[in-house]
Amino acid sequence: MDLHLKSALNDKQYIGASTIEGPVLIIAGAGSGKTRMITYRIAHMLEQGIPQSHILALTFTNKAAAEMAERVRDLTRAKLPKLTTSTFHAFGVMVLRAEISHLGYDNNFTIYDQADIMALIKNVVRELKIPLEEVDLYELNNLFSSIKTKRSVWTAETSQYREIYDEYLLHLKAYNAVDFDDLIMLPLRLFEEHPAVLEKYRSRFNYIMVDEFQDTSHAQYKMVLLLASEHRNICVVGDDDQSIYSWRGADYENLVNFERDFPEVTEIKLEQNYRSTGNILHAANSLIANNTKRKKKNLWTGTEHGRTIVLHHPEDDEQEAQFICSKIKELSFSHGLTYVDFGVLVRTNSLLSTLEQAFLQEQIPYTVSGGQSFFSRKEIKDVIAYMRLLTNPDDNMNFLRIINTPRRGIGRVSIESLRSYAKSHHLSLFSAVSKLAYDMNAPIRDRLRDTCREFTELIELYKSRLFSKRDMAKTIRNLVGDIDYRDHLISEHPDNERIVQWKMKNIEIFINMFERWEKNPDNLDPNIYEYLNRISLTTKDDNDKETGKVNLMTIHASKGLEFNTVFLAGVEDHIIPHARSIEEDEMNIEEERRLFYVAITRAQQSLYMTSCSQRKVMRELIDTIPSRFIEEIPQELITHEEADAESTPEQAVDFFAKLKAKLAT
DNA sequence: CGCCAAATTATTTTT
DNA sequence: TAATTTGGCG
Repeated sequence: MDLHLKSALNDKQYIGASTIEGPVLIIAGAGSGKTRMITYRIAHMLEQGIPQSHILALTFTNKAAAEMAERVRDLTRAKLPKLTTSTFHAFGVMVLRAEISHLGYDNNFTIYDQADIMALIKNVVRELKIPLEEVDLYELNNLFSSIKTKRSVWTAETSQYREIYDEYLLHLKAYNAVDFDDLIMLPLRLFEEHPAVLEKYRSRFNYIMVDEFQDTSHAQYKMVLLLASEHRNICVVGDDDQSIYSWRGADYENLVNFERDFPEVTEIKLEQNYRSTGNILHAANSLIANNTKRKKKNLWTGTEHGRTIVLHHPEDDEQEAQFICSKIKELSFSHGLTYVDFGVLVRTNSLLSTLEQAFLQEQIPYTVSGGQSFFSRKEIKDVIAYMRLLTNPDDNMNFLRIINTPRRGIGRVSIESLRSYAKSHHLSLFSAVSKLAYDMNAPIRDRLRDTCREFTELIELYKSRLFSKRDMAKTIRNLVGDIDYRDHLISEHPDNERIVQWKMKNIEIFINMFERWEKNPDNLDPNIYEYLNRISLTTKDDNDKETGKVNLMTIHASKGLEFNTVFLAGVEDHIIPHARSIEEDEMNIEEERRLFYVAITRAQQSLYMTSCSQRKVMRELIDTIPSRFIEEIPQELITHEEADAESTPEQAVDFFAKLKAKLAT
């Protein structure tokens, strides 16, 4: 390995990459080659003989973590199986898998996602006999999260929900389940209460790096602090202008905290932008200058002004999608771009569906990142629920999900009697069912007992198969066949053959994914617990290589990425800045602005923005007005492009002429 | 006691 | 629009 650090990096990046001992704080503006610097830094460490297993690099998204690892591997041409690059949450899972028994959980714990949590809270509310319409489950979820992570404390207003919260915690523990916040808070507790555990991870990870540091929460920062305070080899990289996760506890003040906790810090500012044209950067700088609470930065570029930013005003969201599709087709011919060069960004997931439909219709290949996860489709969740119950019999939530899916004739009343039986015997629901199946004195009907026996036998059979046989995927495939899941789907969708086909196909895709993972020779320990944990933290099939496709995503999901050409759709007031965000707190306007800033700075060469005059929201058409942020961009940088020229016959002819020419070469 | 069909309600961002 | 909940029927 021969890195040539000095010629590969600029002076500032060089300092960042080569200062591997002691604390380093890097303020890295958008597009300043931050990822490049981090990659070189890790490669450099390896070159200096630091073992890969001693390095810990933390980020916020799986995508960023995977990309970092890949780039280091490319640079070093080594496999690096022991290099830990992961998200905070995945790191938490790793710690918990090894140490959670210190806290009285079993290490086959289940991770509940937000949907699971909502369902659990709903159950608890019902159990406490509180009418459902008296509580807002979504708000309870938020409240509980901020209580757990110590972002807020009980107040006169919220303390009425304390009973629900306590009950919620008891349920989680009893089900041997953890929520996303636990993935940070429990490791933190382990580190604080079990010095031997802390020592173990401290001495293993001698070199720690945190990317997107402005998005760390206090708890996450505390975790890093505990790990690094002794060896002090800690490098954090961030940009306060790109802090877009304050709603889940991110606090860019951690940049200041870091300076306080590591006074001997080496500070570096990366201000040269290598990504965008002068115009795009100028627009971004002007916009973000409107924020009051920020570190002054002077982001500059040596490149040309480039094209102006195009602003288009379609009638409605369908025309907007149409405009984007035809622009993509047009540009891929006239500018020699391919589909991967395009990113289409939106503020909210709901804006994605109209776009998706248009892309399908226009036959433009695309992938959606973020948004509704593949794993949260109903049919997939059902299969996962079976897998979870097989691995963790205490998991009542997943038990409830599948006990009557497919229909086994266990309805509300039967479940109630199972519940009371379980409660009086201090058993989980599944254990209660297995006991009831053979308990002739239990006060239940014969039919219910028969069903219990059948269900117990089914689960026990597959449990033994799953843990004795090599081929876990095949076992799951057989299970899906055994329970006649297809018939279940048919009865759920009586006159919709297509949807049944589609859902069965999804299950097959899921099981194939599992199989590929299980049989991957690079996978050192293919065990089902790892797989289930893994998919709780990801939204996407990571085998799905996004080659040759247009990227559609939310602005949040786009952080850390870049595209030759960016389309920013729905640049309307109430969407960005989002109405609910402003409603919540006037001050949120600054975070919305940062979001807009992140979106703009994803673009390398061209930026298109669209702002509709009307938009379909749910059922009805709503009149909309352009985003106030457009006025914060110097108007000379913007060209207003009028109505859809691509649909004129002349243009069509021209388009096909170009297509022909292209095909001829 | 379970099941079906009509009624209802939900949409900010994510690990 | 689609999934989930509720009320009445078999």
